[in-house]
Parts: sequence; structure tokens; C-alpha cells
Amino acid sequence: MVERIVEAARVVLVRDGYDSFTTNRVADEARVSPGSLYQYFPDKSALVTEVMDRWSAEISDRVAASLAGAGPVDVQNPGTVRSIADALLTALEVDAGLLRIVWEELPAVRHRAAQHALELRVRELLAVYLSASGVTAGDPAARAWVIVMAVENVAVRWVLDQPRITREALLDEFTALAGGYGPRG
Amino acid sequence: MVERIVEAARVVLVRDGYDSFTTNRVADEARVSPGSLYQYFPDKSALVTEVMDRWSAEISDRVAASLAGAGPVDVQNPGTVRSIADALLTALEVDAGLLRIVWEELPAVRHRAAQHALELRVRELLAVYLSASGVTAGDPAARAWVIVMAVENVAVRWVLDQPRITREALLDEFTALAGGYGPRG
Amino acid sequence: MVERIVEAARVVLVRDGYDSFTTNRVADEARVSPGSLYQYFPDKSALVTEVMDRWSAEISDRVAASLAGAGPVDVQNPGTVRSIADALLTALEVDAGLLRIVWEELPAVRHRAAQHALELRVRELLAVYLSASGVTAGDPAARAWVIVMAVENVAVRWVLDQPRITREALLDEFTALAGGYGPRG
Amino acid sequence: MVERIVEAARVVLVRDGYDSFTTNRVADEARVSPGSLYQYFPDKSALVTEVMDRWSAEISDRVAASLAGAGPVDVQNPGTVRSIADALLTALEVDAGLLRIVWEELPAVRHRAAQHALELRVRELLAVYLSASGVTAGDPAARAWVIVMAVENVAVRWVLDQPRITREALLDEFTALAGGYGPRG
DNA sequence: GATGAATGAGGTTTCATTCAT
DNA sequence: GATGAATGAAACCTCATTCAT
Repeated sequence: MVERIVEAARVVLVRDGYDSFTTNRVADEARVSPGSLYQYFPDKSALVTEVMDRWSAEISDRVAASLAGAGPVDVQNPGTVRSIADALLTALEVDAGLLRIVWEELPAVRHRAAQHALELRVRELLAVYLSASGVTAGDPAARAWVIVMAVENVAVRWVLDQPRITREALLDEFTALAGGYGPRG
Repeated sequence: MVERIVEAARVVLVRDGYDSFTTNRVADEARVSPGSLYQYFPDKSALVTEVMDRWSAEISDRVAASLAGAGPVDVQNPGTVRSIADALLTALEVDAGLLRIVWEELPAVRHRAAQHALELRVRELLAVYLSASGVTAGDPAARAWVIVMAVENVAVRWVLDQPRITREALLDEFTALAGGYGPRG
Repeated sequence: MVERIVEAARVVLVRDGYDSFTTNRVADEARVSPGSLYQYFPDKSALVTEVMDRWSAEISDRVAASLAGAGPVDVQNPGTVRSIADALLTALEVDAGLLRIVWEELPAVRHRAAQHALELRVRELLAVYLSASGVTAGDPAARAWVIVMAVENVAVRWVLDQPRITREALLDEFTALAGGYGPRG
Repeated sequence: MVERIVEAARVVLVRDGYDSFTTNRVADEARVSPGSLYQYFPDKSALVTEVMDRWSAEISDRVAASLAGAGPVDVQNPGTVRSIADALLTALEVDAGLLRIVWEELPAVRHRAAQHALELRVRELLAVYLSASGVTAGDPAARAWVIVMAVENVAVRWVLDQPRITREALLDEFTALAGGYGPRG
């Protein structure tokens, strides 16, 4: 039942947009009574939150899986950066429709707890990674924060706005961008 | 009169948030009749758009002014990057309250036309800048797009989320980030 | 519930007139929430339409019943015309208050679909009737149309304007009027 | 100035319909300030009344002129009835657009004072006419009233609804209808 | 007289939420 | 637990009318 509701919520969100995301419409889509929604979710925003949490977890898992399969991280190898970025793009593309709604239509940060959780997780991984690399200057935590924020927006907007940049070119840019942090000759 | 309305709209937006941004409340704040709003704006969203356009123009002008006062752009000089980023941060901090509303509560891309205009303007400047610098590899347009998107999010989130990163440290990170594009030793 | 709403709508229409026929007032009269109106009617005009449809059907039924009870129609008998006209007058008088609102205050033809339906029904009956009678000259359909339009207005205005004409005198006039179509000596 | 306003009112009424007949729009059409309307008319309804009065007077005059030109009225001559009806149809057709608005969209009887004036005028003429004819039975005033009401609706609806009845056939019907009042055999 | 900016009451409609069954 | 009819606050917007200039 919860499944049906959450799935219906996702469908309505992607298909009709947030303006049309009404509890009644979700109930219709789920073939459930409006009252039933309130047996599992305290209010409308909890529904949105649940949809976002699941989607966020999926992205997180996909990126993690991709990283795990790529072998040991090697900061000296530019290919590492590439594959991380590639994994992220792929994960975002899985449900670009939902990505657009979340990024462009959802109001209020309170719905973005999931997003922050994802950012936090990646950030922590990255901080460890940066510490392990040969980079000594600066604060790894700060650096991780900057990179995550930078990559996040670039990746999302590339998927949503579809600028005239090929995927390969974008990955090249990511590599170059990350290069600024690597040890100089 | 238009001034009073727009200013009232800005106040309500920042003070009460977008959910409470109602035409009646704006009229109250402006000490004006609700009907008067509609003599100058076709509908509620036009009010929001106007507030955003003004704010966006102000940011744009401030950054441009800062760049103009910084002397000729010299890509070899790390200080150049620093001052650009610094100007952007300062401009965003001028009205952090409005920045939060715009970034976190405003729904629908249609309100983001101003944002896109700003991005475009900066991007074009940057493309010229990158062409002029010693960087030869890659597509300058693509590179400009990536940098703008990266910096945008990092700067905005730094102002809004106030992470434990000093302004100086952030500027250091920007410099390092941009360094990836500079000629290597 | 639908009954309560429709009845309240009728009461408001007759008592307060169309200008004061607001959804809130109907809801008040029905002791129902404004929102409840919209569970059964798509918009305000649908409410008016429903009231008119019911009233129109009632008139139609009353006239038909009267005709049915009058025995076989005999065009040679002037009494037939009389009884038809009499039935119509009686039906219109049942709710003269509503008749006035419908005829004098309701805007837009779209609310008059019911009226047209009634006209059509009577017209078809009349065409058959005229064909069956001894009248040979002219087009029965055209004749039926003319008679219906003529009688409609005369009957309605007699009820509404209450001219100094007795009911008996009016029926005499109808008889004379219809006489023009009868076979001449 | 009054001319411009009244003409503008007529144009707006016919072109846009009564729903869109707002004082502001009339002022726009007349290229006059809204405030100026209130120097010549007490309120919006007075504007409508003026338009109707003029139109009604024009119809009245046209019919009268037509009758005057037709020579002495001769009830024995069926051609007389024909020419009267013909004159009315022609007069109504002159501004069918306005006729439609008046008949189908104008709410409230108060706007129909002009209509009643026209009816009265024709009725009085007709009463005299009927008295002069050989018809002795019944009340001439009542008879005139009935005929006016009958003809009014038939003529108007023929112009507006454009039923499949030729003008000649309609005039034949009018003649037959009036025939009921004439002396038999 | 002419203007037109300003008014403000109030209308229609939506939709998150509740609660008796 | 499930229902779904009922709720009612409140939002956006219109437009006849006024009055200071």
C-alpha cells in the first residue's frame, strides 16, 4: 500500500509537475482513498520527502556501486576522476524527469533533506580520498565541500539543460577542473 | 507607486517567504489597494519576476563594476581569479535573504529567466577571457559553461549554508580550482 | 445533498435574483460548505443549468400530461386549442418567480438549452398534429415553428406582465389565433 | 462627446458581448477617460439604456416610415399584413448583432424599458387598426397585445436563429396567423 | 469639463485535511 | 485499516466608481 502511494506520487510528480501534485490526484493515481494517504504520511510534504529519499538513495547507491567496481581509487590516475563523474551523470540520467521536478519545481529546502544527505555522503568520501592523496595544502574538508558543490550543479544542469557539449567533452572538463587540486610538476 | 509595490513585494518575499507571498499581503505592505497591483503588473508572477530582475541586474552590475575596477584581466595572475570570486560573493551577500528565497523557495523555471540571463552574460565574458589566455586545449565555450555553473553553486551555497569555511579559504579553493585550467609548469 | 444544493440554488435565484446568485450564498442557503458545491457541479453555471433543466422538464411533463388526459386531439374542435394553451399557462404559473428570473435576468443563451429543448419537443408534436389536420397549404414544420414561438412569448409575458386581460379572454385569443390555420368555410 | 461614448458602447456591446461590456473598455473604445463617462451617465446601466433607446427608436421609426409609405391601411387586403411584417423584419435585420446581444445577453428587465416602449407604440397603433376593421368580437386592446407579443418573438427568433424558413414562407405564415382575426368566409 | 490613478469589496474556485461510517 | 464526502480558509483577480489634479 505504501508502495502504491509512493509510486503514484512519483508518477504524478514527473508526469504532471509540482503544481499539479495534489493529494487527491495522488490518491486517484494510486487508486486509493485520499484518507488512506494520511494513514501512512502525516501530510503532503512527507509524501514528497519520501519520493525524494528513495530517489536520492538510488542515486547514491548507483554512484557507490560504480565506484566500488572501478577498483582502488588512484588520485594520480586521471581516469579515476573521469569514472566518478561518469557514474554520477549516468545516475542522474536514470530519471531525468524527476530530476527536473526536484531541481526546478520543488519549493522549500525542507524537501531537500535528501539532497543534503547525498551531498554529505559524497563529501565525506571525498574528504578521505583527498587526505589520502598527495595534496597537502589547504583544508581537505573545505576542498571536498567545494568540489561536491561544483560538480553537483554542473552535472545536474548538463543533464537538464542539454547544452551543446558532448559527454566526452564534459568529462574532459571535469578532469581538468579536478586537475587544479593535483600536485603540480 | 511602482517602486512602493516592488519594494513591498521584496520585503514580503524575504520576510515571509514565498508561501506567504500573497497579492493581498503585498498590497498591505505597500499600503496600497490590491487592485492597484494589477495596474502595473498583469499578475502575481510578474511581481516576482520584477523583483528578481532588479536583484539580478544589481548583482550583475556589481560584479561588472568590480571587474572594471580591477584593472586589465591577467590570467597569469592568480589574484585576478580571487578578485572576481570575491566580487561575486560580495554581491550575493548584499541581499542574502532574497538569495535564499530565490534559490530555495521559488518554484518554476519561469522565474529563473533572470538567473539564466546572468549566467549567459558571465559565460560570454568568460569565454572571451579564456580564449585570450594561454589555455589552448578544449572548447572555450564548454569550459566557460562548466566554470560558471560550478562557481555559481559553490558561491551561492557558501553564502546560504554558511559552512565552516572562511572566506579566505574559499577564495583559495576558487584559485586552486581555476588553476586546473591554467598552463602547467 | 445534491437535492439540498439544487433546491438552495433555486431559492436563491428566485428570492435574490441572478445578480445575487453567488456560490457562497447558495452554500449558505443549503447549509453546506462552498467546497461541497464543487463536488457535484463543475462550476457555478452548471448549478443554474441544473435548476433550469429540472424546471423545464417539469413544465414539459405537465403540458404533456395535460394533453394526454384531454383525449384524442381534434383539430376541428376549438376546445382542443384551448385546453393546450390552458395547460401551458398553468405550468408556467407554477413557479412564476423562477420564470421571471429565467426570462428576464439569466444572461447568455447557454443557459437556455433547456428552453430550446422544450421548444423542440413541442414543435415536433405540433408538426405531426398539423400534418394530421385538414390544413394542406404551407410547410407544416415552418408553421409549427411559428406557432410555438408565438405562443411561447404570449404565454410567458401574460404570466409575467399581468396585463389587464383575463385568462378567459387570453384563451379566446389563442383560439382565434389558431383559427387562422384552420380550414376556411 | 456623448456621441462618441454611446457609439463606443454600442460597438463594444456588439463586438465583445455583454460579459465584456465594462466601463473601462467602453472608455478605451471611445478614447475617453473612464471618469468622463460619469459626467454624462450616472452609471453603467444608463449607458446600456441609452444604446437601447436609440436602437429601439430607430426600429420604431423604420417601421413607421415603412407603414406610412405603404398607403392607407386596409385590413381587407392581406398585402397589408405582409408589408407590416416585412418592415419589421427589415428593421430588425439592420443591426442583427445588437439584436442578439439585447435579446440573448442583456440581463434585467430594467434594460428593457425601450423594448416596452416600442411594444406599447405598436400596440396602440394596432388597437386602432383593429377597431377600424370589421372585427367586432373580443377586446381590441387584448387582441393587439397578443398579436404584438406573438409577432415580436417570431420575428426576432427568425432573424437570430435563422431557421430553414424562407422570408416569403414566413410572411405567408404571418398572413395566415393574422387571418384568424379577419372576417371569415 | 476632463482626467486616470486609485480604490476595495467581493466573487469563484482549489485543495489539504478530517472523521463518521 | 479503509473510505470518501465534507470541509472551509484563503487565494487571485475584476471592475464600477471616485476624486484630487
